[in-house]
Amino acid sequence: MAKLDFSPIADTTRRAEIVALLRRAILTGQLEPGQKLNELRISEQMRVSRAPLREAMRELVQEGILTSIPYAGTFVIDVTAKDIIDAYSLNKVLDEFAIELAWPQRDQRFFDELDRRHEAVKQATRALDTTRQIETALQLHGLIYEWADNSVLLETWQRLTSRLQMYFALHQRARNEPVPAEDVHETYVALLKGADMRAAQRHAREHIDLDFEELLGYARGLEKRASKN
Amino acid sequence: MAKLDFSPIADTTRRAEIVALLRRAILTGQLEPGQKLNELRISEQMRVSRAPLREAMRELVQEGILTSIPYAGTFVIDVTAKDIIDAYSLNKVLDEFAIELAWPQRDQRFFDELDRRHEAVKQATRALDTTRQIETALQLHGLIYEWADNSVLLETWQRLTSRLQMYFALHQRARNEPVPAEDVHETYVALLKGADMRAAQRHAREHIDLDFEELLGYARGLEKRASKN
DNA sequence: TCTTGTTAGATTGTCGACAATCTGCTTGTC
DNA sequence: GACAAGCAGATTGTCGACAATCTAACAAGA
Repeated sequence: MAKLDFSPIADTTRRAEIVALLRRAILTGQLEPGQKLNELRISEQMRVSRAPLREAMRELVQEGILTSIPYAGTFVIDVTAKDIIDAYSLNKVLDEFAIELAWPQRDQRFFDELDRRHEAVKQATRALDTTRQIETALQLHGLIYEWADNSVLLETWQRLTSRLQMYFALHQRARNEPVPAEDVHETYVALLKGADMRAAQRHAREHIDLDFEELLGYARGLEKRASKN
Repeated sequence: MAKLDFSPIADTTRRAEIVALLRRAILTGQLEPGQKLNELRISEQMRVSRAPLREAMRELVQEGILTSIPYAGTFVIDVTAKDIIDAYSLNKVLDEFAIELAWPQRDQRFFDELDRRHEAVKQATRALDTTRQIETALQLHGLIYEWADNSVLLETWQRLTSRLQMYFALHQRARNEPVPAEDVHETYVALLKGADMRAAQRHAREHIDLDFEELLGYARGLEKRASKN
């Protein structure tokens, strides 16, 4: 018996593809917060019937990036400053926990993967591909969750990540400057390779606070705009 | 203008009702882990078409209590010992965080609600209604999350709660003894009313460990049964 | 006997049409 | 002009039927 292990083949339902398409559109900000999703229009554009589209939308509602009001419609979630604050403060707590769990699990594969993902971030940064930069940075960040070996924690983080990615994308869209070219993850990666777990946890916390400051500025702008309506 | 605030009227879509029915069936253990949900059979029993049923099932898949394999079917999630351990260890972390956030928010309404929910648990216990006892105990537990004023945290806990409720129900079903009549929440409630936040956090952690021991016994049984297949 | 190909039945995925509900406009009344 | 009633169009919710896929039983061949 050959020891080759195959990866599961791709889901080939329309529903799964629609979910992927919609999620991407939302997380990259192509669909704006609060925007209504017209079922007929979207199903025609995608050349599918409304049934799989609606099922896909139900999934994204549960995923927390769409919201649905019976007989009124399904909308991209609104983003408030408080949402961003809430997501970030929870993220801090989860990060600390994930590092604690992942710490004794670190092995060569972990370090290799860490470098690989770090490299992906740097490459996206050099290419000035902001969307990909956000994606890869979150994937780098997610490594500790994958190594924590706690399925519920991983699932929770993936849900949270969706929102964070959306927030960052909106933030990037709002300010039309290029992204910072410097590498903010160098220290983080080094600490995860080191021997001082507490230091890694502390840095994760502070590192988050850094990006957080930027996002908060954007969030405050949102609040102002909202209050005018 | 009268200051009366109305609660939202009930969702009147079949989909919402189906979700509630199915969730209840799963969380009370009427639908067993691993069991397949036959769409045609269920839709006929409920006298609805498959469309709203399928949408409801997609929601529950995202909610984490169903799992779906394309063209094969949708199944109640399997429960392994590790799942229970994972859920509990995350719950500990979230509890600590929730208490920290809720602590300064405690007001008279909080204390009243605390007593009310505590009373509901005691009543269910006296009535030997195990299902309701689990429900009310989790609702009592959820109060700190509602007062923490962090929407993402609350949402996360509600997802986690679904599973915990399912685990407890399975546990109760497995052992055919009546539930303990003593009140294990007395100290918890008292500490939440007190002034020592750290003590409350510590107790939440230990209190969880208590129930956890019981559940683990059940989980180990599951593992043994699974290994025989 | 084991493997492979075939087929029938059951089940899931998708479609197009109809029913229920909402929204905004128009009309009529005061 | 203000306001309520009612109508028309658009959109969401639901249905029944068909297509795609899987499963299991059976047959054929090595």
